Amino acid sequence: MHRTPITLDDVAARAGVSPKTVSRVLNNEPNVRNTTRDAVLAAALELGYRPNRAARTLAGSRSFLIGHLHGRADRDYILSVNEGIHTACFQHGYVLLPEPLLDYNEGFVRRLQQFLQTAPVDGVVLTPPLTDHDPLLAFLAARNIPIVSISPEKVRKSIASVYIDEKEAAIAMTQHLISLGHKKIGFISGPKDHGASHLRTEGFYEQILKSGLKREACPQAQGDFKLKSGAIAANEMLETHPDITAIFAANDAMAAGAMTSAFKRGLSVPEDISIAGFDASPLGEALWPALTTIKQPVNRMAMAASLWLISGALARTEQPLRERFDFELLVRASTAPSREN
Amino acid sequence: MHRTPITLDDVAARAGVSPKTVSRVLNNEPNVRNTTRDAVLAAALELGYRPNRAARTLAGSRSFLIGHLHGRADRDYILSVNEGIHTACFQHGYVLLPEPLLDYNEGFVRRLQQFLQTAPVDGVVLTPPLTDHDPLLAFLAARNIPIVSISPEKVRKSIASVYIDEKEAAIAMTQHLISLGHKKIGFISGPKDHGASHLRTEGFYEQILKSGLKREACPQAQGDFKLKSGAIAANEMLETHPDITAIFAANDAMAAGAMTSAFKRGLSVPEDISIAGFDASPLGEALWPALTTIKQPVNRMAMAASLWLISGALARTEQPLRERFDFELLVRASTAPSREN
DNA sequence: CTGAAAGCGCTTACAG
DNA sequence: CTGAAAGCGCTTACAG
Repeated sequence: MHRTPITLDDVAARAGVSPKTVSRVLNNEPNVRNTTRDAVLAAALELGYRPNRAARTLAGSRSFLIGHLHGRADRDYILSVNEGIHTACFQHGYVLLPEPLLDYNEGFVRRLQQFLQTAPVDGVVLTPPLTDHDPLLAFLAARNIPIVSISPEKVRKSIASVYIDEKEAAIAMTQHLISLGHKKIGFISGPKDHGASHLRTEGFYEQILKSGLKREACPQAQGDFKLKSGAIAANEMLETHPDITAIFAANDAMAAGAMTSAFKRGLSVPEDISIAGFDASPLGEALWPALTTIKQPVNRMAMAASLWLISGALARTEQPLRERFDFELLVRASTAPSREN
Repeated sequence: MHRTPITLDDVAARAGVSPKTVSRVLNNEPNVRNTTRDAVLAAALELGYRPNRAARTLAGSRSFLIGHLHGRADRDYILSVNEGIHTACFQHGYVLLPEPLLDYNEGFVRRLQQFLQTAPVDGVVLTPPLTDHDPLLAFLAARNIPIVSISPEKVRKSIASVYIDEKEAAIAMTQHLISLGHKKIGFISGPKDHGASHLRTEGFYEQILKSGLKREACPQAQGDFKLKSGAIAANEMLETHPDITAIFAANDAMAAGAMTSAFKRGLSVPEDISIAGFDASPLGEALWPALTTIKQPVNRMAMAASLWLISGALARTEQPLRERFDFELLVRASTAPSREN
């Protein structure tokens, strides 16, 4: 497995210093003369030295492991987050450990305990819905495990997080539709208990009213983020409000369902009706026409979250770290000027 | 992080034996008296002992790490494989490391080298398309890294693999459609260079001929496994062969595309036309009507693959391990008796 | 069948 | 600013 097992001692010998000094340089500790530091770095580079993670873990207090605890979420989303964390870890000699925590009740404690025992992570990234699982947060806090949440539903004073402004994003999409001349727009909302879904709904109606459109002309239907619920919601909506010229769904899957219903009713997209989603899922990209949607920089958000963990920034600050990321309005083929124009 | 850092020495003291004996028991080594073994096991259990992975790795020759090298494949598939490997690892104190290898050319060597240096895995699970990436296989073989491939396109004499009989699965689906009275069935095949796609096509036409149906009545169109290609293929097919009553696509995404085209043409599914897919993707389940498809036991296949790695079965045998898994025909709402019946 | 000694490759105190 | 010693918790030879 190891071709040339170069150790820290080899580097020390090569650089003409003690092992301890090499260790200092590698860990960016202070109190090393610059010339010494350079000599060590040069020696390490020449030898192609790579620190042994197991040895560092055993001797020290870090494991160089970052966990991603996730529940039952969109699988593409989970994988995207994994990729972002992985990128950050890879660059810093850390390793990503994805850990599904599907039992939200009793089982999660035993499972988490076993996970932490075989893999004592230096920190965890949390994604919804685990970002808002109070017993889990308490469990981690009790063990002093650093946490960064991605897009938590509720803001918690003590937990670092990265997020986008969901409401502003919904407003941007609504404005996009309005600027295309749409005046009667249906909205398909997500699950009631989903915080982001709430904010999206809020943003939609806020912009509708702000633009002087009539609220009654813009029906709302409730979905559950799944494709089928979007199809059903759109179908009912087109039945009761046949004059709507656009539908905005709170996620891509429901938008895809809405598209299906439009097709079934003989409507063309976007000629007869514009359809917009939210989340920039691969599904929305694969659709035909491709879905206009909102894109979160999931990768960059996940990278930022894990970098806080890796750099120890989290441990250093008193006030909880928090960073807002910009969303992106992806205008694709599923939205076009209103047929009423 | 550690609440009660119970060590092997603690267990030894409690059981009244030497640390070496505890080590023997934990590693299932021979030459331990049964009473001794039981005493050690009891002591370990009472103390809630968990071996320290870092220490075992540093002292021994195992890392307790299993890698999943994957390329650009269906993301749901990747995640399902991860889950299967994770389950097996979790039960045996191993850890899963997913490693995306997206650069199939020069870059993969450097990347893989860095990966193996920070994470010297005890073995890797390969999924398509990496299962058939010769330079990668050579690289791994040169370093004596145990490999298990899941559904490789080509069977390689020296590499262990798990798979399903793709051709038989296609035959089963074809027979399902024929038994519903369909006599004119279109087939949408996958990418030319995809081995499994070939086998599915082969199975389809073999069963068509075997059942006495006319080959000319069963058009074939080429897709690329993406939704849009299925939509285009189906659209052309319905143009040139308006009398077909069923479409069988070589994967779910293309079947979803075909469904879209059917809707756009005012056809009902399954009343006017039956549509079948392959792979049991979440997309196919979400569709409305839900897609009849072929399900591979991806989870079990991934578990089996990683267990070979974990148990060391791979190192012990001379002849390459190989196991065929049974597929499942999932009859859902998208297929029904032919309208010609 | 069992154990005492040495060592894996680092970091932690501690000393200077 | 730098280093010598001890130790992290296991497994590897080796001995008996």
